[in-house]
This record gives sequence, structure tokens and C-alpha cells, in this order.
Amino acid sequence: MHSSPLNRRATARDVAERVGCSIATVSLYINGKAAGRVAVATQQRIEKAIAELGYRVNTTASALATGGSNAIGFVSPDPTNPFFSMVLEGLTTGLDDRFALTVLMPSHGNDYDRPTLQRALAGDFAGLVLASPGRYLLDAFSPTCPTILLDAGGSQAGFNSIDIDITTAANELAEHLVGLGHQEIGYVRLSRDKASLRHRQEYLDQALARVGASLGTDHLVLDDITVKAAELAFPEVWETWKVRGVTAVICGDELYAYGVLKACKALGFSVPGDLSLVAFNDLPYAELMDPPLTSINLSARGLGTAAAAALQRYIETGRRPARQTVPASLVVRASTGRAASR
Amino acid sequence: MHSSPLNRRATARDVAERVGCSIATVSLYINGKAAGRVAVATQQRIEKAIAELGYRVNTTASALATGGSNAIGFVSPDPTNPFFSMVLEGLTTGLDDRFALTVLMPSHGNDYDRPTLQRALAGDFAGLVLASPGRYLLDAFSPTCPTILLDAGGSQAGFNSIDIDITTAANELAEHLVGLGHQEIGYVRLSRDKASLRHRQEYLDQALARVGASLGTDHLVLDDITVKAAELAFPEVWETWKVRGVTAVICGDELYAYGVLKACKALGFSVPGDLSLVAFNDLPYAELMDPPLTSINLSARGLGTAAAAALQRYIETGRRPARQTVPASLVVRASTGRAASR
DNA sequence: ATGAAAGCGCTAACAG
DNA sequence: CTGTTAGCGCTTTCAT
Repeated sequence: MHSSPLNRRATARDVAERVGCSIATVSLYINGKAAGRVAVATQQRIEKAIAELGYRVNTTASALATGGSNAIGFVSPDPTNPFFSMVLEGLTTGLDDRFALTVLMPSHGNDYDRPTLQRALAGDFAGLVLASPGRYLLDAFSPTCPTILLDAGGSQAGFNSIDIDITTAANELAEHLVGLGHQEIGYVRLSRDKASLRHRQEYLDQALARVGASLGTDHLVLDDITVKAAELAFPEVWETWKVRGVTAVICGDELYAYGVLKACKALGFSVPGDLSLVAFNDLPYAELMDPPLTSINLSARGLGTAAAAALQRYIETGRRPARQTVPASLVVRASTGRAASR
Repeated sequence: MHSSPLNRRATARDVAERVGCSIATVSLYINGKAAGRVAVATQQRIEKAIAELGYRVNTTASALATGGSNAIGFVSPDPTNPFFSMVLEGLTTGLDDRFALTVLMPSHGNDYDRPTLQRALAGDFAGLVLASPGRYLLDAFSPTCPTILLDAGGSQAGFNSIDIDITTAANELAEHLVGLGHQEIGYVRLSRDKASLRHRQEYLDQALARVGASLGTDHLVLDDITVKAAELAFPEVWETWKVRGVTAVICGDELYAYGVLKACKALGFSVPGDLSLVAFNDLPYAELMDPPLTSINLSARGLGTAAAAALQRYIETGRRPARQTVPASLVVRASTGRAASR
């Protein structure tokens, strides 16, 4: 309306000139510090000029002057995995409007690495959120701004983290499975050393052992977190698992469960008739599968909102947040049933 | 190592002092403009000092000085809808490392609105990508930086857009359905006026009419793009559709198809035995459904990479990109079959 | 109640 | 080859 596209953008100086006041006065007004320091009449004229010129503060300049950026960096392995989408959603809804969320992803490959982290450090962020960082990444990482680790698999010395507490859920799952007669259980996991994932497995191991069941050591180990990887590799590991007497499979990531389900169908197995299936995550798709997946809900969204709240407080007060935890919970659906007799 | 966390960050001045040269020289070096202008010996000493101090340029200051931000804003309705995740992924892989991608989402509600757009305009972005903007948003929108519309449903006067060309796919789908004996087809769509979605429907109407089939006017119209919405509403509309003799349903968004599928199961319909089902989108989950969904692949990722390329060129050259199109394609899977005899 | 001025850290002429 | 200088647009003291 007032300006053709891509015109020079109005500055505080333009506003000041139009009003006939100084830039400082404009600054006071737009930062809400005018009360009792700027005449009301002047304030109104400034407001009017701002509207007429379509003025908006230049956040870059503002950040430089105040020495504080308004950008939060979100470092995520894979925007396409709904777990991270949900964390992202939690973050955006939890963050104040004055913060901008910048996402940093691996430029190639399927997880983020040092270069990605370097970019995160190089950008001027007010705060940083690292989602499910591999442990090897943290060795070489020294934060330059308030940083929070998400789902890092237990507290990491010197880092602030929000973790998923799976103890209760793991125990419930163990009881659920054993209650259905399952003893020998197969596990599908990622090859990379992700603390968060190893963590899941360790708790599971303990919880199952306590009730007399076992995860075995013959895990199906995959290099990528994709449906395809699990689908292709499942038939092979099945030979081994069959011998051990496996009647249920737990997948360290939900995408794996989708793959296993497809493989089962191709092999003519019925789920849960022949094999019970459990997934970590509980994405919106878990209940759309056929059968719907029994899963451990990792509260991805909650992780995001908790991170947003903690990080904002951290940035504002400068005090490191206490270590936090969001609870995972077991959601029983039709993909688990009585163990097949053997 | 060299500095305790959250120490004051080294500036170019620190580097210059340590080396004993001027700030300008440091600037030349770090911007790769040193060749033939700075003595090699000096360059090495600068490099050394940079490493020792852990210096990184302050991008905020840099942006202010050059008058160009390095941030691209991505405005998206819902990070949780995999379509947008895939666009996002395309964007991140397509964008140069020197750009940072900032995501802007509706602060609440289920689509972005003027306030979100305001935030996008207020941030200092080098470029902006608006995903599937509602038409009503564009009336009041005048870009202040290179902006590209994605999936805006046909060119919008004065805007640069990349659209999904569904003509071929729509024709193929029409032939596919009619070939299977379908005449009366139900359509599930969003109530909001999204040009991109209306567009889909119009093409479909034409393509179907051409081969003697019909989409009817009794669409199932929903307010949110969620699985639940479709699942709950389907049984009601079915009464109407049954009378019309509907044998196939096309869903304007894949999430709707998931809902319809669930509803069908609950109602005891077999798909495609009693009803064929088609979805727009073709997310990774389409083929995991039972039955796998016949769908129109909207090339979300391709949309993202195309946008990244076009926007970068736009920013660098200042010349508006030509209108572009990525083709959609029909993917036939098991959810469509012969029309039920009636 | 308002303005002048210093400066945030960097870049880009321009002068030597 | 290198340093000086003048900003980028804003915030913030400190006078007035």
C-alpha cells in the first residue's frame, strides 16, 4: 500500500524526522520505556508515524546494540522423522514471540556432525537446543551460549539436559509382555552410539531381567533410522531369533517398527498372532498401523515445550536450569498379544 | 579448552591486537579477500591467532555492516504435518551453508495468520518462503524481501511462486478410477480457502468430468487438517454419498485419508472392496497403511529444493525468478480397486 | 521530557 | 600490502 515492494525500509531515523523528535525518543517508545519519560502527545505522533511508514525495528541492529541475539538454534538429526517435528512444534509453541527459531540440520548424511555443530556455534544464538546428540559429539563441544541437550540419554557432565524418563514405562512394558507369556524378545536398534538410544536399551534390559525375560544380545543393528532399513534386514535376523524362541520384538525407533511390520506381512506372519511388536516413540501414525502399535510414548512435544521454558529462563536469568525429565508412558494397542506357543 | 564456557567472546579487534595488525586486515582475511592484498606471513599469524582465541565472526555485526542478513524465513502452517517437514528438508539440503533457516509457525491455532506473517516481515530476512499460504493472507501482504510462495495454487499476481502441477496426475487418476468402474466419487477437503487446495479440486473436477465421472458437490468439508477430523466426520457424510452411489473417495490431504481409513474399518467396510481410497501427498506412511494408499505424490521435497535454489539466485542476482512448477505423479497402490457393484 | 553522543563488531572505500 | 575512516541502525547513558 504505502511502499512498492522491496523499497528501502523505514528506519528509526525516518520516524524521528517525520515526528520531529530524536531517534532516542523513538527507541524509548518502541521498547516500551516511554512511560513517564516521553510526552503522551509525542508518543501518539510516533505511533502514527510508525504506522504510516510501516516501520519495524531492525532486529539485527537491535541485537548488535544490546549484545544479544534473538535467535534460538535447534539442532536436529532429521526433520523428516516425526519425533523431531514434534519436538520442534513443542519448541515453537513454548517460545516467546520475540525469539526466532533457527533449525540446523546435517548438510548431508543422516545425523548431524561436528560441522553442523560448528555452524551452530558460529551463528550468533541466544540459546541452543541439541536434539538427541550422539555422545561422541559432546566431547569436542564447548558451548558458547546457553545450551540445552534434549534426550541425551542421562546427564552429561557439564551440560544442561532434559531427558526422557523411561523407567516406569520400561517396567510397565516388561510386565505387560511377560504377562502375555513373552520371554525371549528381539531388539532393533541403531548402530551409532547414541547415548539416548543406548539408554533405552539398558533400562529395558534391566526391566525385562527383573521379570525373567530377556532382550538377548543378538540385536538387529541398523545404520539408518529408516523404515526401509528395518524392513530389509528383519528377515535375516529372524533366522537367529527364531532359534532363540523370540516371540516379541521391541523397536528402538518407531520407524523400525513400521519396517518390521511390513516385513512380517511379506513373510506371512500375523501380528500379534505370531509375533508381538512394540515401538519407542508413539507418533500419530502408531495407531493407524494395522494392527495399531503398542508403544512407549516419548512425549516429544513435552520435551519441546520443557526445553523452550527452561532455555528462556536460562537466557534471562543466566542461571543454569536444573536437570529435568519428562516421563515416557506405555500405550498398549493391538500389536501385542499372547505369546505364540512354541 | 582455551576459555571457560560463556566467557566473553573474542572479536576481530582481539585478533588484530594479538597479531599486531589492523582490524581491517583481519576482516579481509576472514572474508577470503586476502589473496594478493595481505602478506602470506600476516595471514598465517592471523590464522594462528584466530585458532588460539577461538574467534568466530559475529554474524549479527557482519549482517548489519553489509546490510544483508543471512537468514531465510520459512513460514509453515504445521511442522507436524509431514508434507511441511519434507519441504523443510528439501530447503535445508538445497540451501547454501551460509544461510540459516528460521522457521515461523502459527503461535497457536492450526494455520498461520497475519500475526505470523508480521513476525516474518519484522525479522530481518534475506529471503522468505511461504508454504501453502491461504489466499486471504496475500491480499494484505507486501513483501519486504525476496519472497517465494510454495504451493500457492496457481500464480498470484505480483508474487513469485513455485507450484505443484497436478494436471497430468489428475488425468491419470481420473482414467485410473474410471477404468476401475468408478463414476461417483466423494471428496474430502478443508473448509478454509486455501488456493492450493481449491486448485487441486478444480483440476480434479475437470479431469473427472472429461472421462464421465463426478466429484459431486457434497464434499466432506473439514476445519482442521487432522486425522481425527476426517475419522469423526466420515460416517455422517457417508449417508449422503451412499445415496449418490459413491464408490471411491479422494482426500485433499493425506491425513484425511488416514482418518477415512480408520472410519471405514470401524464401519466394517473393506478398502478397496467396498470403497476405493485416494490421497493427495504420498507421505512415507502412505505405503504403510493397510491397504497401502493410492496417492498423488506432491513432490514435497522437490518443492523445497526448488525453492532453495530459486531463492538463492533471487537473493544474489536480485532478479525475480520465473514461475516454476514441480510435477505431481500418481502412485497406484492397493487402496484402489474395482468399483463395488451397486 | 528530550536530544547528543558513544559505541555494539564488522565491512568497504580510500589513502598511503 | 596495510591502516584509517566512516558508517550499518539501534540502545543507552548523560546532559540539558
